Amino acid sequence: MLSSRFPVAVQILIILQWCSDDVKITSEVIASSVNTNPVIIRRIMGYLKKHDLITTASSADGAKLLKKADQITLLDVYKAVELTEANKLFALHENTNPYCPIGSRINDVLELHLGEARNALEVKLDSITIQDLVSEFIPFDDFTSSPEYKSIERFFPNSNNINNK
Amino acid sequence: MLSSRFPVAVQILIILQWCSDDVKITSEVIASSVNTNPVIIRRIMGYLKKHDLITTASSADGAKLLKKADQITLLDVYKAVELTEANKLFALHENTNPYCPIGSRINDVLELHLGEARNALEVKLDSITIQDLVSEFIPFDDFTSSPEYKSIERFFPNSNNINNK
DNA sequence: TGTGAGTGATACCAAGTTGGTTACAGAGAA
DNA sequence: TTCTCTGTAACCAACTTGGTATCACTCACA
Repeated sequence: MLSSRFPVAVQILIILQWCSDDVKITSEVIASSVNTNPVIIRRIMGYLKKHDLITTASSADGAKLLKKADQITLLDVYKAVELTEANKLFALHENTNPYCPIGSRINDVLELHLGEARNALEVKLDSITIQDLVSEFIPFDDFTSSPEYKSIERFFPNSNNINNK
Repeated sequence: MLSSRFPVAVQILIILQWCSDDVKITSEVIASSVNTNPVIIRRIMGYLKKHDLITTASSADGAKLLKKADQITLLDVYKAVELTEANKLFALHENTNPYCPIGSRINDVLELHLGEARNALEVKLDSITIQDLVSEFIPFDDFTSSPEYKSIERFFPNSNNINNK
């Protein structure tokens, strides 16, 4: 099973797009939504930043998307946070027997076919944008005009208070 | 990155199909081809056995396929050795903030779309059979009639001798 | 011109997974 | 009975992962 970095990275981008531009989104606010530590969020935002998907601000303004949400696909995000060399999906066994007719060629054969499978995954990921996902949530304006809404701190409360562990 | 259990399992099945029926294939022979420890092979063969893909013999005869090679797809193998609950591919972050409009629904939304991506992967894996892969190697009979061939031990030598670490 | 908020980076931790190894009881063919 | 091989258990070291604490630095703003 793959790590949760990718799903969390997607959630970060969704929040950045979902909130209106004048809301300051810090790592703490996002951590509250994910229910984890702000450092975890900053780590992942570091990867997103390195791949020119977002900007961050050291004191005010908070983080922003660097591209339009319908121009960021899940594949972009996947590649940004998948840390293995060349985003490998399947780990082949190294140093197979060079004297065995199967062992000596198995990795070439597997790389070809498992590469096709991985490509099918990536094509699908590339067809889904952050905007597609955002549109499946209640619009920010609808939410902030609802009776429950008081402030951004209200609906992104400190994660410590809701940790149901 | 996913573990190498799956690629190794595929190699095991390829060897079983590739060798002629009268060759006794033990975990040690396969370990030699993969260049690992026989116990690793037995562990993985245990999963393949549990999913009715192979049989093993405790003293003679060695292991055999339980289905025709063109009836075993890579998806069958993947599902047999992928040990996470329901063969999950992406690990979602648990206990997201139930009071946040994004956090409270993110996992439902991600499950839907990442499920589609995973499905694309699995459809591809399901289109490739063990027989497809076996046909990309030199036929067993051609190999055993070649000048280099002396015995099964000869071309599956003990892995210790060739470990180039 | 300070001050406070937030980032980025480091260091550390516990838990889980993985590939590898040794050991040994049991099955079963010869 | 003996020999081979399996299946399983018990370890182990290395690595990854999510989490936590700490701190220097940046920068808006009062």
